Order: sequence, then C-alpha cells, then structure tokens
Amino acid sequence: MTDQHDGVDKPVQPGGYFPRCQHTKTYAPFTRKLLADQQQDQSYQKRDTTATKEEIRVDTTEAKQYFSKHLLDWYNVHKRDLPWRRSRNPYYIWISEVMLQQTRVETVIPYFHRFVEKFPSVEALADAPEEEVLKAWEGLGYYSRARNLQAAVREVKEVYGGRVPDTQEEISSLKGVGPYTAGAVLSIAYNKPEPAVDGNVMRVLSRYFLLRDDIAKPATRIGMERLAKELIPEGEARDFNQALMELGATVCTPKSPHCLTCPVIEHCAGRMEGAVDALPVKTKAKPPRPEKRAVAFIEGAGENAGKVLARQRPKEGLLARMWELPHVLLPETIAALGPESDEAAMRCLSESLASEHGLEVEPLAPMMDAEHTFSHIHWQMRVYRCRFAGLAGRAAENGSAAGDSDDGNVFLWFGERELEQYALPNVFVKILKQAGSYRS
DNA sequence: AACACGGGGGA
DNA sequence: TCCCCAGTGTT
Repeated sequence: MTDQHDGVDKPVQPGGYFPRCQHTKTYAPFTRKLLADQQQDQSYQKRDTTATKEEIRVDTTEAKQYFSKHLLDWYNVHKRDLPWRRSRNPYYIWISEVMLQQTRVETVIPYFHRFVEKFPSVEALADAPEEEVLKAWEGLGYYSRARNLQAAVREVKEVYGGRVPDTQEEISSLKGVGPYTAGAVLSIAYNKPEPAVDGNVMRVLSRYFLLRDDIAKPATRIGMERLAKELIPEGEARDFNQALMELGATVCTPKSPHCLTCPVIEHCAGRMEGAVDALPVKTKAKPPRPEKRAVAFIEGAGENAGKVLARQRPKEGLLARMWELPHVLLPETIAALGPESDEAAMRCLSESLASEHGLEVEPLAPMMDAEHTFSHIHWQMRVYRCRFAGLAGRAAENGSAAGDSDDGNVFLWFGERELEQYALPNVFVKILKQAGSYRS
C-alpha cells in the first residue's frame, strides 16, 4: 500500500507544481476537481467562483491539454506495428479487443492471425460450428470470451445486417462487450469520442493525476472513464485512446516504468510525489483455493489402441465444453494424507467415476503429477494409469453427438485426429505431451 | 460488492 | 519459484 495514506489529515504543503490538499487522501488540485465533478457536479459549480478555484480550473485545463498533446505526438512516432492496426475493419478491431482482454499483445498476435484467416468475416464466424471457434481459441484462456463473441457476431449478422454497430447503446448490448470493449471499438474503428479504460489506462491516469483510488473498485473505473473522455482531443479519439494504452503497455509499465523516456514526465504528479512505484493502488485478490484431484489416464485396447479416454466438460461453468482426462476432486480426508494416500485416492477415483459417469476403471499405479493454477483455484493433480473396464449405458463411440441429457457425461477415445479437432485446457495438453502418447 | 473465469511473463 | 496482470458476466 501507499506510505502516504494513513487516514490522518495532512497539512497543506507549500511549493511544488501540485501542492498537496488538506484531505485524508492527498490529491493534486485537479484530482480533487475530478472527484468533485463525479460526486457533486452542482455544488462544485457554485464553489467555483472564488479566485482560488479559478486558478485550479486553469491549472487543470493546462495539465490536461499538455497531457493529450504530448501523448498524441509521442504515439505518432512510437506506435507499434500491430496486425489489427493495419485494418479499420470494425470486425477485426473487435476480435483483437476481445482477445486482448486479460491477455498480452505478444500472446494475442498469432491467435489473431489464425482467427481472422479462419473466420475472415462476421458471416464466416457466425456460420462456423462452435467447436471450431473453441479450437481456434485453445490456449488463450477465458473461453467464455469465444462463446460470447460468436453469439454476439450472430446477433450482428441477424439484427444489424452484418455491420458492427457504431453506437454505445447497440454495441454495449452485445454479449461480451462491456464498457472497455465498447469504447475501444467505437473509438478505434469509428473514431467516436468514447473512453476505452483498461488496466493500462487506469495505471497511467492514476500516476499522472496522482489518483490514489483503488482501481479494483468499479466506482474508480467510472471516474477514470469520465476523465479519459475529457482528455480526448477533438477528432482524435482513435489515436488518443490507443496512445494512452500504448504508453501504459510500453513506458508506464506496472513495474520499473521507463519514466525517463515518458513524453509527459514533465507534469506527472505521481512522479513529482515520488509515488510512481506505489501506484496504482489496488486491493489484492484473495489467493486461489487449493484442490487435490485424481486424474485417470485410460489407454484404449483393440481398435482404440494408442488412444486415451477423454471426457467433455459440462456446457456451463469452468472450461465449459472443453475436453479433458476424467478426474475427481479428492475429499479433504484423503487430500490431507499427502503423497502416501495413493491407495485411498485410487479407490476414490474408481468409485467416483463409476457413480458420476458410469465409467468403470481399475486404477493401477501413479503415473505423474501436474499442477494448474486458475485465478481462483489451484489444482494439484496426480495422474493414475488405469485399466478400462467398461462404460455403462453407452459405448465410448467416436463421432456421436452429445445430447443435452449427456451434458458432462460424454466420452471419446482421443488420438491424433481428435487432438487436432477438439479443444483441451492447457494442463491436459501438457499431461498428454508428457505421457508421450502423441507428437506435439 | 463479491465472485467466477485461464494462461503467460517477469523478478 | 512466486508474484503480477485484469474485462465481462453472474449472483
């Protein structure tokens, strides 16, 4: 946390470009104005008649104009050559923005190329089988993004005649399009003066304007959007919004920011306060809960020789509709026993698979360990080699479609061909690779 | 307001 | 290895 924010009123400090204010939180003058606007627009207008307030307003305007102009000039020289910047096709911009949610530029680039090649238009994506879209997203994470994107694209095709909407109301109503993505597409594709506030932007603004509000809180994002919108120079929304994000991504980085090359260092309030390293303020997420899981590695025989039995996950929830090796959550009583609990774990694996899926297996011996951390769960997995002893109700036939009643209960023998066709969470790709049953 | 939802990169 | 990153939807 910050060293400044101790809940005690600070005295007004003389000197400096942005003298500290007499509040429990120490804001620069125009910072206070931002918050005042947000909370009490009218009362602020009335108070804004004194000489002191007048000066503050002038200061604010200058600092904002300085920021916008220098940032824009910098961007025109230093912008990166990114695939989606070579197009103004709103559909491509949209794809890139959805992929860029929670995901780095370098990671997204190869996915973006493959995705637009495979689904070059709204119609192509709308008409594609969901399975193919999920496969194209494999490894990118947050798979509901892919599902929501396709649902939204189908709506664009049917309701808007294939044209990506260019109004806040319409585009925000699409699945998976929140405040950030809406602003990004409207500004970048259509040059509309809407803010696009992501993590980069909140970091940059919190430092430059010395905003100590917790960026994890929704109310802070609302305030940032208001500020970001004010900063957009007339007719320059497209480049300005990208400039703001570009600065956060390449200069005003989370750790060890490159202040000496920053185009707006001269008026950066965070820098002047020596508070850059402490900003932005963000409450920590709680650590992921640990889960011990037993995984069944079941090799086929006869016509399924060389294949491994996989299960399709339910259509809702974690890793929805993706494929995986069958596995079960071990109860605390077993998990607490530690590595010596293999006997108990194997019994639990066998019993759970039988009762939950009608899958009969005989666990033979531990094979390998694997770990996977989601943002909220930590999986500690032990893989057990198992002998296949039958699947109740229905044989594990390749190619059979899953009915609703089969949700979470569909099995398939996975070989090379299935690996190329169906999406698996990363952790299972790694397990299969390490098991040496398949080539990469 | 709190939680669910992946995976990658850097110190 | 551990720590950090961070949009949208749901409850």
